Amino acid sequence: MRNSKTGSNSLLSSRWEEEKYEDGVKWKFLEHKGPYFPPDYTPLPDDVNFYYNGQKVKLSLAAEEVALFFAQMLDHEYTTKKVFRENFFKDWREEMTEEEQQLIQDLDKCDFGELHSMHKAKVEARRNKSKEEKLALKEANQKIVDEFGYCLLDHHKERIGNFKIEPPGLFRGRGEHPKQGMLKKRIQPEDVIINCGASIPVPPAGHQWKEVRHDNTVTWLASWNENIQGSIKYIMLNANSKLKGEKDWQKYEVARKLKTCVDTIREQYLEDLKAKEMVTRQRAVALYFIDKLALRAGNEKEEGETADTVGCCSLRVEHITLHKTLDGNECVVEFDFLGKDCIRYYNKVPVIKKVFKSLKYFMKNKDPGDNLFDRLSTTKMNLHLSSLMPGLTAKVFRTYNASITLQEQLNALTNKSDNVAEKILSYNRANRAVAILCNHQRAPPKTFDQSMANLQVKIDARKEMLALAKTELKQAEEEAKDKDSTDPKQVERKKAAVQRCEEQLLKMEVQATDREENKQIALGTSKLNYLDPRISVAWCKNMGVPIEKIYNKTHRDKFAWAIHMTEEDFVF
DNA sequence: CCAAGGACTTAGCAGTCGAGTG
DNA sequence: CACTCGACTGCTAAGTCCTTGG
Repeated sequence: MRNSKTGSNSLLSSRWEEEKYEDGVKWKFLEHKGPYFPPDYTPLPDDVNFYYNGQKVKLSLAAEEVALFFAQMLDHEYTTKKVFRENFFKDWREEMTEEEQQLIQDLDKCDFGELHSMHKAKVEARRNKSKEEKLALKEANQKIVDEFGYCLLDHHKERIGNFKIEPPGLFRGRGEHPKQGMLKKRIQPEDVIINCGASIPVPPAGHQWKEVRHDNTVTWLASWNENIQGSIKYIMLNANSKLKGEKDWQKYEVARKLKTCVDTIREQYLEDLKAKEMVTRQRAVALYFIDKLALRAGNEKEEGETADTVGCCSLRVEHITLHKTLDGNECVVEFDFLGKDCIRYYNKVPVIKKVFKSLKYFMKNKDPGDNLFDRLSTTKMNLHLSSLMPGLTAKVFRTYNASITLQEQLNALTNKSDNVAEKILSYNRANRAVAILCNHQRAPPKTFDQSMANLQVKIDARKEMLALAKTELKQAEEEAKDKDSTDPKQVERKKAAVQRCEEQLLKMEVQATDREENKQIALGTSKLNYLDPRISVAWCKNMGVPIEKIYNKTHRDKFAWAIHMTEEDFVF
């Protein structure tokens, strides 16, 4: 079933260089096993009971399953939140029989203790499994991956990214999500749309697919409707697939194209700051932020459906504070808002006068809750951007600025004469600069303070050792002066000891700094999504750093296209 | 023009793994 | 050998941006 176009062209050296299909067509042949469904619910054993108002109650299967979802989360802070509890209770009651609904009216009177204990015991038991049992479990999992985890797309066997249907449970949104605690329902084959070529996957016994389609203009293999937001979930290919790789490459090529016209675009929006028309002026300021601060576009969101987060175009007056002067700078804008995933963006940025004045003007006579850019939308912004350069959208600026920053930082920080460890440290520093620009944060690791303290103890111990080594060296030197009968190599040995100690101390101190600087910064997201991998590959080649030091297996698979094609003279 | 739907990328977290260390 | 701690993987939520339809 090979496509005659690509299949016949045996001169092409690799899969990355195969010819493209006509407009919009993503594949000609697609075969897969359908998604993997989570196991059915196992009812509680007889000795594990739910109690309502102190009384033992045998719940119906459906109600029991949902009760267990809640019981499993009892250690989590979620279950103490009012919104979470209310949403859960409402959805739980809908799973109850009429009789149960009649009886169970107050969540506070529910006792999930035995369910909770059972769950904890199960987790514990899993942890304590013997090596053999763990191996058997692993093998069983591998079998599932082997069977469901791959598909055949055109002439390649490809890994599927998420071949498992998401199991039911209680929805956990990020931040103050209005829907937290709602029941995420179990998905049946009857809910699933299959997308494939001629050969149709067999549904689980006794079931049918909701629909089977053969749409080769999309890349997904299966989809279903999710009941919390009413959106569609997809089963798609892994990032290491040809389809995803090509898309990724394309993304960076668009960003590189921006490099060739970014100066003109910047001139243009600086000019637009003077515009009489409100839309134009707001657009200019917003673009200034998108470019300078790598803010996201900021689509409008439906109120009450999601947590209250914003991006550039959806900023409200309350999210910025203007300071005529601050910390010795003029015209400072103080940003404070929640962005994607409720990650706080806090920054104090000196801006040019025209931007500052425009902001003041946009804010005049507005309430804190009003939109800062009331005439602007992401659609308008992107329409404008695409007129400046084909394929240009707001997020291209993030990709462009991230990649160019990495390249500049690598050039500034690394020397060919450094050793590999130093070079890697510099790479991480460059990576960190990007992560800071893109505001990629993480929760400080739970054990952070402890592990920092541990490291400090080690450093202190090493310092003492160093002091001791130095004293011993002096002693040896004295002795060497006094009597020429002593071991002549003693001084050399002591010197070496001091040096070794100093090196180890330095290494630890560097590690401490590195860890401290990285406390709240997540490097992974930019590495995976924003940094043109060809920059890193070329840098590795130039610096003689093995690519494995920068990219792990997953990275190398995903960026196979870049590793394959990049020469050391590549410039973003 | 807008709103809704659809497809795809980007995001942080939790749990597990495995290398390094005492 | 046990322990620790960072690395990695899987998961799925939350964005972006395009298309569709009125």
